[in-house]
Amino acid sequence: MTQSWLRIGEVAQRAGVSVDTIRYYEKRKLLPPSPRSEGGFRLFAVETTERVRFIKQAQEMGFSLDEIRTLLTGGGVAACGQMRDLLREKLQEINERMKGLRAFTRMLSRHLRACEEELASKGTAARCPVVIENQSRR
Amino acid sequence: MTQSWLRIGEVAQRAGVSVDTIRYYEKRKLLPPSPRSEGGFRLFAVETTERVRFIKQAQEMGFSLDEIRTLLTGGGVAACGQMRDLLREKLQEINERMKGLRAFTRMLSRHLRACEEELASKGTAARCPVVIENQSRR
DNA sequence: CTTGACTCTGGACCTAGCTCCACAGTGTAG
DNA sequence: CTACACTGTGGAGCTAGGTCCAGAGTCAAG
Repeated sequence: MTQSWLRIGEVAQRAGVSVDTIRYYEKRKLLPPSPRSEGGFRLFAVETTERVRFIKQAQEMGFSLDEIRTLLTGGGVAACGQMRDLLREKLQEINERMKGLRAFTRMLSRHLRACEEELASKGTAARCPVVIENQSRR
Repeated sequence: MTQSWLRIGEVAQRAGVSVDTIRYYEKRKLLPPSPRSEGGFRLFAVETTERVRFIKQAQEMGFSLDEIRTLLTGGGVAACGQMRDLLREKLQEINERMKGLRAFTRMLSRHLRACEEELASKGTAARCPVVIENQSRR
């Protein structure tokens, strides 16, 4: 079982974050306290990279670090029932968010069409219907 | 043309934000400087409420206040072409985000099923497969 | 053994987006 | 006219999520 460890800089680079971020995640308990080398350097398993990426992805999806920690650790209580409830809740949230995004997309698309029509009919630097619609309702 | 103005508290309440937030938005140029009463109170048109709600909605969709200002004002240059490019870019972004959310949903759903199976087979407080999968990769 | 690149800790600092506060003036109901 | 809620300004403070130091130790190459 040849376990080859990575040092913090290596993990950071592979995951595309800074070493400070890794240390910060450890402090925030998103990463378990790592074993250390003789000299006190943190040692990470290669899979840590994946975990950091997961965190980043979840973050982009709009989860806070606290929520992500809960996802990762089951809130300190590894009871399956709890985790199930949490997951259901999160899935529900994502659904809402997607609905919102779709509606928003429709609105922006309408604006976009208006823009394009304006440009097609009048040339190049015409009054912008988006701005007018949003800005000048007095 | 009976224009009836609202004072800041009224707008805040209708839009579901605090008065501080309204003043903050004004400072950040998300709202135009409002006319004032004799005594110096800000006066808002009723439509301001809508605008504030738009801001909040856009924010939930993940836009920063700076981006929202750009959406609302055309970046200071009300040229239609610019606005069009901006909208296209934003729509693109939203699309990416939705893709991400869908993938994330699939992953969480897998976890959820694992949870449910565990519960079904073993009763109530079993080892949680989610936690195990995420936490104990050494 | 000496470099030079990494890493350690603790703490200060940063941006976004508010939120709170003190102190002073405004507006309106009774 | 008096109360009392509301609003004004300027500025400090707060949370999230990092980022950046200084000063000291570690480690691999030559």
